[in-house]
Formats: sequence, C-alpha cells, structure tokens
Amino acid sequence: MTGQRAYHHGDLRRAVLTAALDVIGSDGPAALSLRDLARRAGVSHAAPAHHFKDRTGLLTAIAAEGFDLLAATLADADGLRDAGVRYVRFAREHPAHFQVMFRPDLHRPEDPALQEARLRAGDRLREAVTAAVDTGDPRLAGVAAWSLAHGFATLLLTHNLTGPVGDRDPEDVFRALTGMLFGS
Amino acid sequence: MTGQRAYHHGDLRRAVLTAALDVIGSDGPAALSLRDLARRAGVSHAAPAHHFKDRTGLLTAIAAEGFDLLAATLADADGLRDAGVRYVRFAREHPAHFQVMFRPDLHRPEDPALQEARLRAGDRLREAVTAAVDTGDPRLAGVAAWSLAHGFATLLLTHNLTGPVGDRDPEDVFRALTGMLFGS
DNA sequence: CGCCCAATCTAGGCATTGACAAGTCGGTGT
DNA sequence: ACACCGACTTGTCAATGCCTAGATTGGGCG
Repeated sequence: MTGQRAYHHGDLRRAVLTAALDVIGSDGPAALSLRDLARRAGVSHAAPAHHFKDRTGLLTAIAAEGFDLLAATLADADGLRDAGVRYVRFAREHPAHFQVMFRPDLHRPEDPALQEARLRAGDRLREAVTAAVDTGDPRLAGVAAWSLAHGFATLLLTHNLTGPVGDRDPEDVFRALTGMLFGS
Repeated sequence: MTGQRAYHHGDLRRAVLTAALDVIGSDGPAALSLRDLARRAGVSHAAPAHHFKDRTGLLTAIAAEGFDLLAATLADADGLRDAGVRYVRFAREHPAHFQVMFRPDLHRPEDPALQEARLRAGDRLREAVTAAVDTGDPRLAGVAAWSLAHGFATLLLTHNLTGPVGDRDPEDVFRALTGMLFGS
C-alpha cells in the first residue's frame, strides 16, 4: 500500500499524505494545496504530482486509505452496536479521512484501489448487520444502522451536536442512543 | 431577504446564487468559481464580489438560505416522522444547499444571517421532537432522530445507498426504516 | 567495474483564479 | 442642476494546478 521506495526525501508519498491529512483536519479539503504540501515536505512544487498525478489523485488516495482503515476497525467489532461505536470513533480519530471519503466530487470514483477499499468496508458493515439481525429485512436494518452512525458522526464533526452532547463522551452518547432505539 | 435593487443586470445577486446552486449541484462546491459565475451572468469578473464580498461570503449566503428553506419545510411537518421525511426530501430537492450547509470550513460561522437561520431550523426540529416524545430524554431522542435523517440523506446524496434503495422511492425507504425502529 | 535505465525530483512556464484598488456609470433625492 | 451612492467595470497581483523538459540518483546487468 505504501510501498514506495525511499529516495531523495525518504518517503515523500507518506510525507505528503500526512501533511495533507493535517491540513484537511484543521482547515478542510478546500484549503488543500499541492504546492503548500510540497513546501512542507521541503521538495519542489511539482514533486507531489509524481506520486498522486494531481490534486484529485491525492484526495482519492486519502479516501481509499480511509476506507481501508475503516474496514480494519469494523473487522474487530464485537456486535452491531460495537460496530456503530467504532464507526463514530473512527470519524473522530480520522476526521480528515472521514471528510474526504464521503465527498464523491473530490475523488476519482473509478479508481481501483478506492473501489476495492470501499467494497471491503461495505462487506464488514454487512457482516456486522447480518450477524446481529435475525428478523425482518437485514438490508433495511443495515441502512438504518449505517444512517444512524453516519449521521451522528457527521453532525458531531460539523459541530452540530455541541448542545446535546455537551461535555459527555460522544461514544457514550451514541451508546445511550442505540440503547434507546433498540432497547437494551 | 433578496431585497437587492435591480440595476444593470436586473437582479445579479439572485442570478449568481442560482448559477452557483446549479454548479454545486452538478459538480460540487469545489468546482465553484466566482469568475465562472460572473461569465454565466454576463457581468464582469468582479461583479459578484460586490454582493457577497468573496467566495466564502457566497457560500455562507447559500448555507443561510438553505437553513431558512429547511426551517420553512419543517414548520409544516405533521409529526416527527413527517419531519424526518421532509428532511430527506429537502436534501433531495436542494442538494446544493444541503451540501454547503454542513461544511463549516466553507462558510463564515459568525455571520448573523447564517446563525439566525441555523437557530430557526434547530427550533423547528426541537419542536417536532418534543411534540412527539413523551417519555425519556427528549434531547437524546432529538439527536437520534436528527442523526437518522441526516445520515440517510447524506448517504443518499453521496450515492452510497444505490444498492439497498435501488429503484424504490427513497422517502418510502426512509418511512419503512422509521417504522422498523419506532415500531409503527 | 562501468554503463544504462527508470524512478525520483527540479525548474520553468502558462492559463485560471481570488482578492484588491481605482474608476465609471446610472438613478435618486434635494 | 448637482451632489451622492450603490452597482458594475477595468486593471493588477500573488497563488495555484498542471504540463513539459531536464537533472540527479541508485540499482540492475553485462
């Protein structure tokens, strides 16, 4: 995945990715500039293009990495509720990835790495759902679970839950929320 | 709200807004260019700036308009479930507004018009929740309802529900979903 | 050991953009 | 008639994305 040989810089690909995640995390994807990333890495302004082709390519790589990380997190989930909690935790721990992953206008949807990673994450999600739901439509249940976790995570990242959540740990709030809905 | 006097153009403010919504709806906010909007409206490249100050100002105005539209839609809701359905419908009918509304990095959060509109929409949401929920924590119920509707709408707009939803009317799917969760 | 080659990075240039400053134009009120 | 003011134009500058050509380096192969 990161198998780029080191050279002048060492591992420019990783360095640019890390810097990009930093910028996106604090100022959003709109503030991303390839030339700025090059400056941060101490290389010439066109060096990043060699690894990512262009700006869209960089964002696509970030999205793919995000789906991979998410898939790995969900794979270890213990039950559907834990999967949801992990989904929320992922969004908080990797806000930059999360923001880019669900913005199709920012990446190249036909990218193979992105497609595979997205499918992997989707499979993990479906596994968690089918293992937990015994009655009714599992497809619908999947949409419900995903919508709930995704909506909560998104509203959290966009500072729309500062009132209701307050000082409490967001993961606890989410747990309380699922408890209320699914009664357990 | 749109009280700009007509002049050379007629109503440049509205024309730029409409063109911007068009661009965002098809290519996302990243594709937005003030100069392109000026070209579409047939005015000079700096004319839009007179109405919106800068790019961020334009996006802020769009977000404020979006929260106003959402508040108006929610005000007519008949019950909590209908409010959710209306939320999803709003996202589908005004995708450009919806995309911009929940992207804090794209607007000026301290803008008074935006803050007021956001509060209005929040009030409508809280009304719908408190009117429907008689037991338990209404605050938590509000977060649950909002998360569910927002997540569903977001995933829908980002083409992440094409599989489960398929050809069915998304609003029907959402109704089925709430029926499953809240049992009715 | 030495040569070639490909991957990596540099340097320069071009079109486009956002933002700013100054000026022009047209209607309105006095 | 005249001053004023908002709407718009023109010109300019720095920054950016992307393209092309060239330089550097390290490893493979004879």
